[in-house]
Amino acid sequence: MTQTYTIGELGRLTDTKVETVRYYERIGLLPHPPRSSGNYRVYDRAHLGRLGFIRRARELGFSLEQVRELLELSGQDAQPCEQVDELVQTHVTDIERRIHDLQTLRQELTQLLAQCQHGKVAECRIIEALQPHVDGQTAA
Amino acid sequence: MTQTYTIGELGRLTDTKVETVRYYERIGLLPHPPRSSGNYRVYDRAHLGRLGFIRRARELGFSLEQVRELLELSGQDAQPCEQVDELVQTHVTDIERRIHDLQTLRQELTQLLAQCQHGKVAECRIIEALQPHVDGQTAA
DNA sequence: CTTGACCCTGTAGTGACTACAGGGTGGATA
DNA sequence: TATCCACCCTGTAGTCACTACAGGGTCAAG
Repeated sequence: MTQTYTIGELGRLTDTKVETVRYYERIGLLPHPPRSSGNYRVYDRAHLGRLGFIRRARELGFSLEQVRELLELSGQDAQPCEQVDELVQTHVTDIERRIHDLQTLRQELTQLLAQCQHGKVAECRIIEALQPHVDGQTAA
Repeated sequence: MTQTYTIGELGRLTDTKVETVRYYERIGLLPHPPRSSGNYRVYDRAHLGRLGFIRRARELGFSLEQVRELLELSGQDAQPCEQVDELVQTHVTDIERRIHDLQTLRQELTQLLAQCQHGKVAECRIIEALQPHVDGQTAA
């Protein structure tokens, strides 16, 4: 009655490429499953759950190292979830920094675009803005 | 009178690691410079300018492939700067998509954090949210 | 008994660097 | 002149999270 899955089925159920499932096993995120007589990997519902967890965490932008920690923490039912909180908070802060950086970038580029007169490359403000301001001096 | 630089000087002037300068040469972004009697790379102001251009474009988030195109375009003084515009516009669109994705992510995570009751891991909403909804059915 | 979909291992590629290991060069100092 | 040290050289491998083969084996259907 305990349902089993091939690697392909597991992949389909979790939207994961077969190669990726094997990769997770190689790096120790998924346990080595038992093998069939034909040397096929045989997964059960626990594997399916664990892989689902990994994939969901990845969708939320956690690194595999963070996923590893989350998996570790998720097993410690009796512990306070402080560390979980902290990990997620760190991740949010990181995301906010990235958003901010991208917004700065976007503004710089938008300004460049606005300055473009749609003339020849020679007088293009964009190209110009990329040229470093190398002055004429022959410094020692 | 034509000033020259060692790779280290070039690196300092453009805030680039020496290894990175050599890397750019290896992938053909920077030309092979002449060598000194002791086999040291000897750079001139043109190299400095080109590397400065590359670094500035990288700061603006362009990929090395895009930088390659920009360098190519920047040499065609007589051409209209339409292609430059287009490349930058594509990049802005890409950045906007990334900002949007990150904002979505941020909201999801913030909601998770807000739901956390700061209790035990067993009843943690965050861990729970990561658990896939595997139902009890034994589907064929 | 053959086809075709699936599975296996192992290796190498992606982007943009970064980090060695193991050596050579060049200028200043003792 | 010897030695020191900062710098330079080449070549290779590591990072992250996969992805893409090559070259084979397995299994169920027709």
